[in-house]
Amino acid sequence: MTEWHRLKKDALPANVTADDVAAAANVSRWTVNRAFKKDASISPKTREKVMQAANELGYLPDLRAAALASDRSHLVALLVDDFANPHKLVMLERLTRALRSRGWDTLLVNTLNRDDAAPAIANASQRRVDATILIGIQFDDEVLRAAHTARRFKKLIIFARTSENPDTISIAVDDEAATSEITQYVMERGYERPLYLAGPRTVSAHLKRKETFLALWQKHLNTTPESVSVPAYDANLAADAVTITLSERPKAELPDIIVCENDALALGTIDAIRHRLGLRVPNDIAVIGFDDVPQAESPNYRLTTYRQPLTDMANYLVDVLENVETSDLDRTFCGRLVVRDSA
Amino acid sequence: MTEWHRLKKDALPANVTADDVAAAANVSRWTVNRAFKKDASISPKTREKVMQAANELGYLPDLRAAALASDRSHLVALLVDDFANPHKLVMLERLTRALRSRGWDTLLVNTLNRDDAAPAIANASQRRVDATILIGIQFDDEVLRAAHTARRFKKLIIFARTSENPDTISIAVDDEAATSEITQYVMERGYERPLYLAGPRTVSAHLKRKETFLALWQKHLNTTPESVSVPAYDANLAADAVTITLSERPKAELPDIIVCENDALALGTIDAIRHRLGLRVPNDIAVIGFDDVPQAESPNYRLTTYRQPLTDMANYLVDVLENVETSDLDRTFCGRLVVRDSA
DNA sequence: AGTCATTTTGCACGCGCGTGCAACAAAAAA
DNA sequence: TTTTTTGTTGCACGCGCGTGCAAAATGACT
Repeated sequence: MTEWHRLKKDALPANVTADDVAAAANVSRWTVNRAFKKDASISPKTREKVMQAANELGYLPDLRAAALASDRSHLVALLVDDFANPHKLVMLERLTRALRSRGWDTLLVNTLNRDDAAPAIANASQRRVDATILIGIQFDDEVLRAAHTARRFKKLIIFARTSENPDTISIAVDDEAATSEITQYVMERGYERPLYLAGPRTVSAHLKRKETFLALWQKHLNTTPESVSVPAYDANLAADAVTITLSERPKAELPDIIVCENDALALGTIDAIRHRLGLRVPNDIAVIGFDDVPQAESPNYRLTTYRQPLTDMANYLVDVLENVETSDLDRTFCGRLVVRDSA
Repeated sequence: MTEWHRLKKDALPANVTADDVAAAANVSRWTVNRAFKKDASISPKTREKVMQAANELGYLPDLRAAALASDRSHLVALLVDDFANPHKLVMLERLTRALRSRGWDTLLVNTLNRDDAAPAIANASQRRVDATILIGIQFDDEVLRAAHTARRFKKLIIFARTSENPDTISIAVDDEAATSEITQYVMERGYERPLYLAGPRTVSAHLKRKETFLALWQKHLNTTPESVSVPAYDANLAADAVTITLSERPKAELPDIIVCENDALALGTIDAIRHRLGLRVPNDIAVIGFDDVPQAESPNYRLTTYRQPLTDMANYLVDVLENVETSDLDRTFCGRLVVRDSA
């Protein structure tokens, strides 16, 4: 505590600029900024001298001024419109870590209220972000349009979701390949009456999981499985939907597996099966998810699910940011099925 | 899709400045910026004229330049070092919403790796954030010191956690009052052998929950309850700790209630009681939490817990940001006990 | 029409750094 | 030593807006 006050009192003036450092180190201001710039043309001796003076004065370059002068902010806006899915927390962690480790900062923009989306995007563009990232949200055309028409718009990246929109860069797992792997697993394990539990359908960038699953099942077994949609990726809503759909149903007509569009739905489904329908997982009804959230490996879920390579995807995202090109940057990744006990 | 391309093609030049608008509206550049500034001295007619020209040109003020010139960025850094607790997602949502609704933007800084903390804080200070907010994290003295010595440091706010540090503003629930309410409830319901499950102990800003609970119990019943600490607020770690602590114990010596420092621990505890110890909640062992995360009301937890008034706290935080004062801004809030079925 | 109080508008200067080129110094080749 | 090559440093100008004050315009009141 005493140390605190010492530090506070000793604190150097807050407004140290490159000029001050330049004076102290006997060089020009430009040399000072060079010292802080990687790969700049400066001799090691001078850099050393400058850095020492900078340390003594407590100088660090002002990123606002740098952004203004260079027109590159090294800042991205991350739009999130869904805070109910714990997987978002994992994504935030991975993305912020990958970005920060390579010099990028993240503006977190809450677009949970659809009305907030357009103003929030406009605001981000006023900060002159170098890119706008939409993470796996249920954004619609309106949001995309707002993002696109915003001033100084540079890159619009859709993360963990595919979009066929040509003005957009999407970085996601290959839904068709993933769903195909899941479907094959379900068939091999001998499940016969699947129920597909999907999230909300969006226009601009929906997941191709449900369609792929239904199509594959139709193709191989010539029947179309039942499917149910939930208006949000929320475990409680999923539990409600499962309960309503199945509670009055005779045991013989129950599905033997519920394939969920993601883990949030899958976890709610397991809860409903156990606590509202009074059945067992996987014995009575199996469940399979998508994402591999941390809870999936909890001993009382042991959820079989598909894991996305989030770290790779996040790193690729930074590659995209640092790339000057604008086209053909879309890319899909492959994850893997993590088999546990729920299916 | 066609509309997209139209928009893209019609897009106005990205570098519209106030000068362009000024020329179009036949006023000076300063008048243009006045039109965008609330409470500025400008006549309604002129403002109208300017705004119309601005709309046509698609002009919005550049916040980088504004921040540089005014030395106020309306930007805060939000430091998070714990992405395992779903409650963080709720906090992020509440904070970003409150901030944005009043014109503030949020820089999300991941300090999960302790080594990243100091550089990340330095970086935020290079962006000249108006405040640094630590949200309920296990930050230690080192992080506080880094935040404090950073250049251009303005306000350091500790959210949802109390700190006795004088250079810090803390906005949190009153842990003592809350724990007192919880303790009273536990006693009234006739529980006799509580086990307190705590998270990691930190030096700078720890929760006063455990100490208060133990002290109150000691005071009223003259016995000190057993307590266990977990190295992180992680449901799986809590489940492990509970299992290790209780699995070999004769039934008569088991606690009749486990009081948890927060919901992340409580949820893990319930899982462990049910699935690893094979006991029932609350019949064999009751559980009580803290935070009221969304999952707490899920039908298969029905967790009795203490809800923090996050929205009020977030709004107060913005009040603090907009306040010029620096001292005596600390404040504690009162939440309420949400009684469900787990205790 | 003239005076004065009150808005409303214009402007010089500064915020701190990047860009690109010119000037300079140092090391390499002649 | 002189010339060339390479490496290093300095600088004019601009990025877009805020601050504070002075000039101009407006309106109220004789």
